[in-house]
Amino acid sequence: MSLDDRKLEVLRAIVEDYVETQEPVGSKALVDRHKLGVSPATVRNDMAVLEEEGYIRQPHTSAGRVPTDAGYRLFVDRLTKIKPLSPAERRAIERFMVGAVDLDDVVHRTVRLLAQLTRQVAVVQYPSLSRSAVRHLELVTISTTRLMLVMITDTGRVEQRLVELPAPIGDGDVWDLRRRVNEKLAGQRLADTPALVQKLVEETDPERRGTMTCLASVLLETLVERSEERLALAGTANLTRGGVLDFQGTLRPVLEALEEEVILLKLIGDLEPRTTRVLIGDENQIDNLRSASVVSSGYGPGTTIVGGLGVLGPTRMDYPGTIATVRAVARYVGDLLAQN
Amino acid sequence: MSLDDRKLEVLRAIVEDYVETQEPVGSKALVDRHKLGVSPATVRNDMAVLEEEGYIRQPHTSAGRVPTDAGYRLFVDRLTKIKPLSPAERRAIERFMVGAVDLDDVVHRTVRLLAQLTRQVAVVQYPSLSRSAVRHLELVTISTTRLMLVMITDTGRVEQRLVELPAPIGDGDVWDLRRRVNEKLAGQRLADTPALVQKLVEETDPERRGTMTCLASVLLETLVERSEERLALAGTANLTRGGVLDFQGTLRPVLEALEEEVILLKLIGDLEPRTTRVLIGDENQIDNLRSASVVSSGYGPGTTIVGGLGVLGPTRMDYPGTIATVRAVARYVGDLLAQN
DNA sequence: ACTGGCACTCTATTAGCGGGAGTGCCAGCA
DNA sequence: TGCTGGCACTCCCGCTAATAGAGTGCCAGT
Repeated sequence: MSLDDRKLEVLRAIVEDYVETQEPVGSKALVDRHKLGVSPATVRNDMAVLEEEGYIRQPHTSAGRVPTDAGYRLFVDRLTKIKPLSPAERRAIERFMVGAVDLDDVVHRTVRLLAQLTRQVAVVQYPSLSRSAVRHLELVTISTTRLMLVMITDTGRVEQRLVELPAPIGDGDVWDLRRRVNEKLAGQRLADTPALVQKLVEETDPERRGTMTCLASVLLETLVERSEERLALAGTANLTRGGVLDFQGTLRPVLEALEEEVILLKLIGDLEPRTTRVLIGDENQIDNLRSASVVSSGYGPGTTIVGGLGVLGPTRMDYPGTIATVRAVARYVGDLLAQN
Repeated sequence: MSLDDRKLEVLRAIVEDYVETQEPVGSKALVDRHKLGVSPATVRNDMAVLEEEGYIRQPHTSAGRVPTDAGYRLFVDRLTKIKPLSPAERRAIERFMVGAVDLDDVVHRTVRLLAQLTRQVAVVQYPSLSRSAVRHLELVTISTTRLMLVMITDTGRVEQRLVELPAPIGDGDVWDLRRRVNEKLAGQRLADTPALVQKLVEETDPERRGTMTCLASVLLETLVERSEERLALAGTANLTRGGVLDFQGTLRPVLEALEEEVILLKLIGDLEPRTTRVLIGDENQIDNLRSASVVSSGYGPGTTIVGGLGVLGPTRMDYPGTIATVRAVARYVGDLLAQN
């Protein structure tokens, strides 16, 4: 048996009510609150079917119904009406973000903004190095055998690394190094640099080869291997809303997962441009986050993506609202980046 | 009536047992577990006195005793035997920290290490800008009217800011600016720089005054006003150990407090060199952290302090162990910094 | 000054008992 | 065929009462 329109309507009503009240919803309450135009008994029949199909379930016999992950999925995929942001929210974004002075500032403001608007845990990934281009490389002399390598990318990220040299180096050599490195690498996407760095070493005259090799290895590490993705997190206190009812009794596993950068990156990574992804319950493949959902979106200037951001909350969350907010914030940040 | 030795011994026993079991401790259990050499009845009398004096209390009539904040305070001040780190812990520190590549790395490793060793929430402050000295200032041309200012300090911090110029600038001018700024500021403590920056502007010839003024204001902001203290946090999941029994039922206020940088800075700031500070219960003056204690210590090369670090946990915590760990880690990080 | 004994207090646990919400099913009706 | 009202049934939740147990305070005795 397929699901006719009314059954879908019933599912939507169940999701909406449950999200709001946090309590299993019964047939009587449903017809009272929504104008379904049918009697509770009819709704009960529909519910039986929805349960059969796996979209809702009863916590125990003779309790109301609760949506399953599959139910939320269906709700998100087919029943969500796009909910435009309220003017108040638009203004909040504006007010919150205006005056950001640098990348760190932008990221921090964004993550707090997201947490505040959605009242959930927010995660923002710094613009990914691998998707950025080198704007400038700077070498600063620390001592005769130590340089500091500073890389500035077009997305505003600044990475620094210490380089230990095999032999002392003079100022002139540093000049030369700096010039050559910049000539070769400035403007290049980081993904394209390894080959160029290799060439750089080969083109170096033998007497300076040692120094260059050293620098090159640090460069590679900084540019590619390390490719360390940075993250900002905010709003963990929001996990405690709704008692400890969500997250089956303990926040522990969730908090643990939130401490693992690798996990967070997985949650908000690999996004399609211009879309907002929703991972419901164990769709995220992470045991600790069985009862959590993640709404995430890529951001970047134009239609490119340089990083991801998103929020995490209980599966029982306000999907339409959250999706709208995440999307709006992602777009805003992208535009902000485009201005630089 | 003053407290004789045995009463202090009883207090110590109560604290130790309570910390371990998380349950109010009674007179019978005390004499069983500790060789006090007296009967439960005697211990009861001592307890009555200790309660009178405010060092312990009963959750309810006819329950065992629990230490009060004052009790913990006395315990920490007079009863704590210095507990040396186990070789395993020493090795853990070594193993954890070796191979750190830059400041970010050091800070992140440190905070995770602390969280892991103490099994509590750890906080590490980045070396404070105001206590650092300028090593080098770099100006990178972004466009003809935009420079990026990069400051590198002797503690390894790298700060960057965008400078919007009032008029286009040529490469030669950038060279000149860079040279003059470095001549004036390199090697100076950040605290001493504002006057120097002022002088720098005054010494500039009129036609370049506008540009320099612009740069100077950003400099001041970066060097002093912003003086943004950065923090790293780890181990929030440890808050859930011991159920939600600590922290009177909800983690909410604690998690909220942990999100406020200002609060965290207050907790681990203003430290004396070479000491470890313990704030018990509401000694920390923060409502949300009534039932939390903070053990913190300053770190830096030698006996100087460039930043603070510490851990936060329930008032019912293992003070001797925590103090020893925090102190050891602080010293280790200080030594690490001294090497650069 | 310490000890054993004893009565007392209070909590935590368990069991028992409606009240109530919600269901599934069925027979009747459009 | 699909919807409805009625009805018996199930199970949770909250309440009360009863009990066991831990721990205390006090007192008289050594």
